[in-house]
Amino acid sequence: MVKLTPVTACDACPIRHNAVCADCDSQELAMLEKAKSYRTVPPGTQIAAAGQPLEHFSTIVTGCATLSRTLEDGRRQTVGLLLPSDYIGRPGRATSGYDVEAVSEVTVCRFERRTFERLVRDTPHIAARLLSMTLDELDAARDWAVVLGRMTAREKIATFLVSLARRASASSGEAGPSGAVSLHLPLSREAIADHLGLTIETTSRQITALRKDGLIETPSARDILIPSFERLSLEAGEDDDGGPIV
Amino acid sequence: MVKLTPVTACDACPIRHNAVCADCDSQELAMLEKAKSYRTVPPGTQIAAAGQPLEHFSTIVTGCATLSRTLEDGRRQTVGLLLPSDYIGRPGRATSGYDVEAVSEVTVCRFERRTFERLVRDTPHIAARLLSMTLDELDAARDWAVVLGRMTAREKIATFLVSLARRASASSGEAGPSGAVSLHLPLSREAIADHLGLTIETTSRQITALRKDGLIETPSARDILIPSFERLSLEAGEDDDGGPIV
DNA sequence: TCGCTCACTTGACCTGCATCAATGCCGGAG
DNA sequence: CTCCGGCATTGATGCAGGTCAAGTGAGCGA
Repeated sequence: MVKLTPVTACDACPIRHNAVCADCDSQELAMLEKAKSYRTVPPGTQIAAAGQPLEHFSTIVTGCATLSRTLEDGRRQTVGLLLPSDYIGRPGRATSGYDVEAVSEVTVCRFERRTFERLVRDTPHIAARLLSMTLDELDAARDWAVVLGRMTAREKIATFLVSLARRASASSGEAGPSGAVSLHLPLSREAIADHLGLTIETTSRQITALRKDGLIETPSARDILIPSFERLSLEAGEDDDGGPIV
Repeated sequence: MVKLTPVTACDACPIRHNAVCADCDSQELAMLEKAKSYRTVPPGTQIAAAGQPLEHFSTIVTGCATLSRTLEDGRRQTVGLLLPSDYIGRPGRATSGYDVEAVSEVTVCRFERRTFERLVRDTPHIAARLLSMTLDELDAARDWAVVLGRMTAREKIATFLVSLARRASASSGEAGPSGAVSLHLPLSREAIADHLGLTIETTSRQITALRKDGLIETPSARDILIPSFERLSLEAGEDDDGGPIV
């Protein structure tokens, strides 16, 4: 079930300049090389469970995972979408606060928890980068609260698509997206609904509505074409700074 | 409008062991003493505005403030409640991402931004504590997403009251609250509604409903008596770990 | 090729919360 | 004490999105 992944040199790593190791020099990188290991899991794998021990600190190298919590009556809320360079695990804590599930094939680069905690303590470049990434995550989580608390279903869907497009273009190093953008959805309708605080049905209906209004095209259920990124952004309630969400 | 506050020795500071300085030794504290200044503002003061420059890193010493964002059509969402020991400002960024408003008289202990960034860089105890606090804030923000995305109005109100009670008892060093608990609300109905993603009217109605069901008593609009903390927790959907929220 | 499964879509209906509109209440100024 | 203004409560009504239920269509194994 778990595929072994050949060890990759950090220099060749696709997230070399975005992950927690981004600011490391070659000497620090050598330490990481020794301690790291890769792991690849198929879609649907539960990587961590809320309240359960989590003995590794992992960084997503490729693929997509969700961070979620389920209430005992079955209501589920996804609180974060994990894409390449995002991390899983909380230094200083031995259990996971959330469920983490791979939604596509996911490869992570991971460290044994104690090892990583030592690295954070002894390597200022890592500690500083981790702080910076955590502050970004905090802003993203707070931005998402605005979406969940105050937006309509239509705005939620539009915001979700816009932010996915932003992240896709950011990870391929482009400037902000504009004009026509095409997008592959890593998430099922159900996972999107859980992320947006909606039901599957409402999610589906709003995607249909956006299509009928010409704001998106849907070559297949998992592929979205945005003819005008600017027009969709408006629908998302683009306001102040055009700041990133998700 | 802004009251000058006499400088307090860190040793006598009410948040000495909870704030970003918690892990500092006496030598580090001496550096902080030299760089810090206090400021006290009346209720209603805007401490920071989204998108505007924010040239200080501040820690709440006493009082309560809200962290919020307003959409251009007036919808507002409060994304965080700032209580003593919580910080305002983001190291490494010169503008505030959110509005910060004092909801009661607030006293902050603050540092000029560049000075604080230097302190973070050069003082591992501060950097580590800041990371730890930020990770806690991130968990709180994600927990709140579950409230906003998946809970009913009644559950939201109950959760809010329960988490306020938890924070009050935590700050006075007690174990978790139990039995009868009395609570002063720092927030108006409108501010509560903004925090919970509800309207004023729904907020008021649900508080009335909880009173009619005997789960709370309301000696005045701003004071809540919880006869049985356990019973209210159940109403809040207490599940897994009884983990803290807000 | 057939038919099964599973994800998605669509329809009909219902309900929880928003909206609109008074009314009540407390605290401060005169 | 009385008036006033802002906050809070309560009532009446509407609608966005949830719920329940029935298709639809693409992928896949037999």
